Amino acid sequence: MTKKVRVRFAPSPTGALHIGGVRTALYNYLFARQHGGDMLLRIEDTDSTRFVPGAEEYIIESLRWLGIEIDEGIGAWSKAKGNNVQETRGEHGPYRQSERREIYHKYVRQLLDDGKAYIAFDTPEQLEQKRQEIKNFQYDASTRLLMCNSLTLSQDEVNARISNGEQYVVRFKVEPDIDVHVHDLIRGEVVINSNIIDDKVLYKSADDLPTYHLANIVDDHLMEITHVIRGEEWLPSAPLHVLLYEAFGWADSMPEFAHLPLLLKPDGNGKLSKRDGDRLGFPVFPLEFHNEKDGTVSSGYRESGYYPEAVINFLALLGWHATGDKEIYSMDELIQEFSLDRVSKSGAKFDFEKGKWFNHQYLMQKPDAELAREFIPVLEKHGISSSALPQATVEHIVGLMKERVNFVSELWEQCSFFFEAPTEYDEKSLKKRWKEDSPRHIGELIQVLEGISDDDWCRRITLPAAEATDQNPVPQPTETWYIDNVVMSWIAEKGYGVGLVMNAFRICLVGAARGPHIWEITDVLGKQETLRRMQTALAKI
RNA sequence: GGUGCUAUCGUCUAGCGGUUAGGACAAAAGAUUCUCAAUCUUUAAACCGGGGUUCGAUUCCCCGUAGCACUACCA
Repeated sequence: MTKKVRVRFAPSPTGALHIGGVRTALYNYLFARQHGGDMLLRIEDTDSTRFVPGAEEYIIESLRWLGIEIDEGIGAWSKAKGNNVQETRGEHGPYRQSERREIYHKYVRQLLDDGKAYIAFDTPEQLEQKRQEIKNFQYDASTRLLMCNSLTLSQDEVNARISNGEQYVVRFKVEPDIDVHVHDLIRGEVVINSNIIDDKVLYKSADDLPTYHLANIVDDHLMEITHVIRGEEWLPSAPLHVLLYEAFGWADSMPEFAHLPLLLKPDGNGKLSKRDGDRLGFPVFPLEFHNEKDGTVSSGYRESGYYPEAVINFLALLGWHATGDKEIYSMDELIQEFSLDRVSKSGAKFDFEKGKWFNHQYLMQKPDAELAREFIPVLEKHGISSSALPQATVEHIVGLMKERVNFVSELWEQCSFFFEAPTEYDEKSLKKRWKEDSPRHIGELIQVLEGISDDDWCRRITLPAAEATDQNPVPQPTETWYIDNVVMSWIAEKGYGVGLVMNAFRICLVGAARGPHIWEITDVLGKQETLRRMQTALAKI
């Protein structure tokens, strides 16, 4: 029987959760769900100096917003249970490494007793000096006997120093010249010689905490993690981790590794960083984050108007792709189709343009009622009272406009004219569309429109099919507005240019040459407002 | 410097020895429309270089080059 799949997302609470970290969490989640396994969240806070207040809560809130469920560990929750209460769940706790000191003590002791690790007293200054003295200095089998540690000091001396309160670290004793094989689910077999691995610090007495390497291996083992899916930056230390599993005697239950390609800067070179977002004007964090430690504010996808489904979809495809041409995936579809062996090996430049397109796709799928609910606060911000405005009207307007925006927030600039009469007229549009005859046309059109009764204003009619022609052998009856029929007949009768009149008309109502179909606009504005805007335009232009 | 990973249109990618090298984003053009957008159609756009292996390499191997990562008492 194969073991139940268990994966973990193990971020450090050192700031906002980077979008690359979000993708790592997503891939872990997809993998876990697909295999009916567990997704754990563990907080790796072994560096007390880098702790940022609020970061843990931020991570939890981000995952929840994105719909990445946590089965076990910190902030466990699930969509099905509607569980929005922050809680820690599971039998393998605590899930915060800073709370697992006692556990790590035991395993550090074990390594020491087995002669697989040793105590070192070299101060950071001394190490720095060695690095100056010896080119390419590395604390390893070739140098450890030159250093100040339990290999070179007598047992009594070591004990004396420790009881004197001298600070020390525990280093892993890496055996020289062994080819270490790491099996990676994405990259295949990676072989690294142990000579290039240094005697890593596993534990520091200064804060009584292990380093990442020790804590990670111990926790993954104790928490019965079967698959370690993490960023490529960990690949170079994977051999060290293999050696640690072996040193502990856990080689048989060692998890599988999968090292994900990195997210790169959209332009230039290098890893995507926080500053790139500021520089290029797109978020690199899921949620807005106020860093209490350095006082910075980072923008988030949520606050920028992205839908979590769009972010998930976009991120999933940045480094993974199924065989076909499908682009739009729901979370459930991703769970179905995701596979680690289809994760690409090379880093992906983070091109946020496509992210906008994804958001556009999801926005268009949303029901009008939902978009209207999102839009109403925006309207209120612009001083449009929602109480004065029927919900149905907002829904109708949103329905007309949604295919032309990427974000709900863009709706206002696209359709403010529905709610407010234009106060100024777009210069470009005037130049192109407002001609010498326009005032006269509008003046006449006012009279034509005044002749239409309130009842007829919004009425739709069906025009009988036209005569069959070669181009159109089977003409269909067309549905149109009554008002359209009246105005078109008038234009035809007068022999005016349709475009000339209609564009001038549009400028009166919208203030520019854009927007949905003109009769949709008159329909919403109503007769009174339409005529009023025409009069205003005649006076102002 | 050392070690490792990687390499297809501008970007994300499909391809797993024989293809007109496919799709999407972005770009351009056209159709449509009263305008703008959407939509539809079309166009332009790529196998890093050199050696092998092979009847045949984008694909497999080696070298080079480039990019990236790691090289802390950070993760």
